[in-house]
Amino acid sequence: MLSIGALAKATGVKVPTIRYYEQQGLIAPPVRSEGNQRRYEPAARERLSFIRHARDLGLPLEAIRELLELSETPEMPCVDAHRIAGAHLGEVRARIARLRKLEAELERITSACDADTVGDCHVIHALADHSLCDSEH
Amino acid sequence: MLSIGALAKATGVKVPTIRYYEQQGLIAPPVRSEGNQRRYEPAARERLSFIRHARDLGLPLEAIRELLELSETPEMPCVDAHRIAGAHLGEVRARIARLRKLEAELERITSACDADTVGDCHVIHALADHSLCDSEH
DNA sequence: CTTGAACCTCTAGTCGCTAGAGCATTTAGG
DNA sequence: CCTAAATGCTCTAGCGACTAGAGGTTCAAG
Repeated sequence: MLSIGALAKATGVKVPTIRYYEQQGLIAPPVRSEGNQRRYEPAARERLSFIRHARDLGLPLEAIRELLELSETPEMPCVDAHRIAGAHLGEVRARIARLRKLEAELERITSACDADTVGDCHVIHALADHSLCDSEH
Repeated sequence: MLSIGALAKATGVKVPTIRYYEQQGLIAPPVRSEGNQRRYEPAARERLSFIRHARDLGLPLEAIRELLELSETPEMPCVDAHRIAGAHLGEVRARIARLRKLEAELERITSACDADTVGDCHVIHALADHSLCDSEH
């Protein structure tokens, strides 16, 4: 049986975050000690590691909740798990595409200024005037 | 003099967002009509467009606040503006780098599964077991 | 048995809005 | 001039995923 601190250390998830996950129903409320402190069975470590890893990959808690439910019934077909992961991959790609546009625009804006004062600064002007932009955003 | 709705239409910033910006001190409280409605001078359009554009580029409101303050004193040197934009560019690049790692990992995970059921599903297993990953994240 | 670290609950704050309730005002048509 | 619709007002709460802090209790080592 692990204390919440030991579980935190074992999984890399912070103590308040574990309590938050419990409150959100992602992990079951564990048994308590006589003094009302949480005591986790070793299996809790795996579930929490799963959550942590999925979070590291950027999955929202709602998607993780679905994946956890799926993983509890191993005989279910796993197309749903693929759908969730695939949808997330799509979102990640969309975010990358958008950020690359921003990167290009910021690069252009910041490199085009050789002024000394704010009055002539290209950065300030480019922000004030959208028509100076290369692409839509 | 523009109503808040007209200002919203002219800048593409939604009405509640304009009020929010006022509350946050990014735009000055405008004069009011007899019936207590906001009435904006044409100059407000430019300031709001500036904010909108900077937001589109992903700058946080705090950075925008600084840039707005800078732009009010045109004789100031503009190195600060460059610093702000440059820092943001750095953050954008960092986010891109991180997302690309996630993309690669998700790609690997989702393409490596040819199972039918959750019990054998590579997606589920890869999430449960970090050691199956290629890189750190 | 004492002490200090770890634990408990609860509330509020982060960011940048967005939604909704319950009213008041403005504006265009008749 | 009157009415109805559109627009405006303030205030509060909610989103996601935590994080911080207050104020108190329990545990484990020495």
